[in-house]
Amino acid sequence: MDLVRGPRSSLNLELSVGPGPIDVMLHPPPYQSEFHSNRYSPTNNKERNQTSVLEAKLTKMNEENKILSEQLDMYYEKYMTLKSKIDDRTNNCSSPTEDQQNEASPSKKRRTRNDLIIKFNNTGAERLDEAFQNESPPPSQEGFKSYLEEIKPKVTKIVMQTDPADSSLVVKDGYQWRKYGQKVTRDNPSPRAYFRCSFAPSCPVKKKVQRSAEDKSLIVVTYEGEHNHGHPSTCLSENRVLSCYTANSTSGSTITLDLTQHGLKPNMERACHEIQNQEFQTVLVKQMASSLTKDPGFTAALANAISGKIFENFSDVSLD
DNA sequence: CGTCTTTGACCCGCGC
DNA sequence: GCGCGGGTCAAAGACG
Repeated sequence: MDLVRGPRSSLNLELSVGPGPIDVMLHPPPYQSEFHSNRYSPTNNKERNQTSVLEAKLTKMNEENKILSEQLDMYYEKYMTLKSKIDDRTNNCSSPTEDQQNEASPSKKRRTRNDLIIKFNNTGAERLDEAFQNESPPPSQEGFKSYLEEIKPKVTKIVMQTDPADSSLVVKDGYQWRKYGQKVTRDNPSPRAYFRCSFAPSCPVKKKVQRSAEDKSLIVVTYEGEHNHGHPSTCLSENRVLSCYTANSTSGSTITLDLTQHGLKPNMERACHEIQNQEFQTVLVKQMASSLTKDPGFTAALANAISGKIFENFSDVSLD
């Protein structure tokens, strides 16, 4: 789960961030090794001056890169420290016994009740989170353990803004769904619709769609399981996603937290599950990429770094 | 005609 | 054991 940084050695772009040397980017300098080789011999003073200017810029960029790398290392260390603390806490608080592991089959009712919440953004999600938390009492330690043991399929809840006048429970998320049931539940006068993914016959994913009891303009979509096929459409949704919270995922590396331990604040719980949630990670990466690419300084620096890398590689090849 | 939606019946787990 | 409630099935109808 190295979201913050991937393998450090392979992802070192040596970026130069700051006032972008766009002229350098547009007219990339000769690769660095060439400055120190005998093969590079400027023929006049003008070229010599340009070379020294470029060399100075390169030196400055290298210094900036060094500073940024050190800062990155510092943040990475802090991240790893926090991560190890979370892992320690996880191992201490949630080590189910063999009997507990051999408990009876999962109860779907309890699974739904113990859904965890991830705050997706701040636009309206806060209110929903509060409503959802008030609805569900804080899970006891036993309840949370059994919750962790019981659930198998990935459960994701999404709240969408729709027209309250529109009574249909159709949510366009790009996948193809087949409705197989509808039921009026006790806690909500609005009917709950049950859908199965019909894009692939063997796809195990189901979804439940129901209007929020508190706000009719909101539709709560609960996805269970993971698609065993690609996304049939690049269109994610025509509706506005207000918030997203998810329950535990399938097998694999999971973070287990004892929510009854008071030392762990709800924000921390949320943060841990945010990190754990693969979909959230994808969205986060997209948002980061989007905000970074909007920054002209970053794009210039990135282009500069990439061009520098290309020339460096070219240098290595040509010297070989 | 094939696919999808509707809807009542049925199944199953849970609490009492 | 019984009732309740959520989830699923499947027949019938609608629709393109």
